[in-house]
Amino acid sequence: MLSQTAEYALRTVLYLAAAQQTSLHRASEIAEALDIPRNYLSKTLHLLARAGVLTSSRGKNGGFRLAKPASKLTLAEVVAPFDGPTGARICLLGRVACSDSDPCPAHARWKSVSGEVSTFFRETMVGDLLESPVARVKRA
Amino acid sequence: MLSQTAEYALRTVLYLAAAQQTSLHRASEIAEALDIPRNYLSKTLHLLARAGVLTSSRGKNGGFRLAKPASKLTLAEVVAPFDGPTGARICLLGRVACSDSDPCPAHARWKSVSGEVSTFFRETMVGDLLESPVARVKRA
DNA sequence: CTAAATTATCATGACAAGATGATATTTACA
DNA sequence: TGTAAATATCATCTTGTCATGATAATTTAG
Repeated sequence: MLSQTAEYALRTVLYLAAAQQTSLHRASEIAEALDIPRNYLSKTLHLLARAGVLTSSRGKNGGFRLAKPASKLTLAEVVAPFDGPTGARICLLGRVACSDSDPCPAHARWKSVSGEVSTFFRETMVGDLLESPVARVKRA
Repeated sequence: MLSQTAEYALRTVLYLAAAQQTSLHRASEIAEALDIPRNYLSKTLHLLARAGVLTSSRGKNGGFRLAKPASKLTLAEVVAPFDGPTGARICLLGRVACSDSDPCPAHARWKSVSGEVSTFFRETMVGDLLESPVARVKRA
C-alpha cells in the first residue's frame, strides 16, 4: 500500500510524536531507534522538512522535530511527498480520464472503496494513532 | 493500487469477458485492442493461464479464453498472480507481525479500511463489471 | 577562531518491474 | 509432409526505487 520510503516517513513521524515533540532528534538517533538505513533516512527527513512536516536544525545539537502538533498532522501530509495522493489513486484500470460522467467498467464499485482509503489518510491524525495501547513501533 | 502488470491482466480479462467467451483470442489481437505491449502481454497471458484464469491453445488458430464464466471469476483471482493478496496488505507500518493481539499503532484504524479493499477484490466478480453502461475500456 | 557535530548534497551501485526482440515449440491445414 | 500461425521461452535493455558511501555546508561550544 505504501512505498518503503513513505513507510519510513510515517514511522519516523510517529516516533517523533511519541517522543518529546519540542526537542530535537538527530537522524542517527531515529535511524537506530527504528532500524532504518541511516543515509537513506537522511534524505527522507530532508524531504519531510521541505514538505513542512518537520523542521530541521543544522550544526551541532541540530536535528529534527515535528513542525506542528501531532493532533493537527494528517497521515496524508506525511505520505504525500513520497506516494502522492494516497488511495485517491484514480482509476483501477489505469484510464487517465475516469469520472462519474465518463466511467470505466469498475468506476462505480471502485469509487466507494478507494474513497474510504483516501478518507482514512486525509482524516486520520498522527496524534490519533498515539492513543493506541502500544504506541511503540516494534520491528521484527 | 495495482501494479502495471496486474492492471494489464484485469483489462485483458474484462476484454475476454466482454467478447465471445467461448472463442479463442490471439495475444496480438488483445494487445492491439487494449494498447498493451505485445511481447510483455504474452508473458502476462501465460501467467494467467498457469494460474487457471485463462486457458491457452498453442499452434495455428490458437489463443486464449477465460477458463470459467466471468460471473464466477473474482478480481482477486485475476490479480493475485501479480500483486499477491491485494488490500490484505497487512501492516501499514510494515511490521511482520501485526495482529489484534499484537497491534501496531495504526492497526485498529487501518484494519477496517484494508479489509474493505480486500473484500472488494474477493467478492467482486469480473462479470459484475460488465453490467456497467460502458464496458469498453477506453484508453488515452 | 577553531574543531566537532550535525544536516545537506552528490555520486554511485544493487535490484526489480516494465519493456523489447529473437528464438524455440506446437498445431492446423493445404 | 511441409509450412505458416500461434504460444512458450530466453536474453537483454531501460528505468525507478532503495540503498550506500563520501563530501560539503552550517552551527554550536570551547
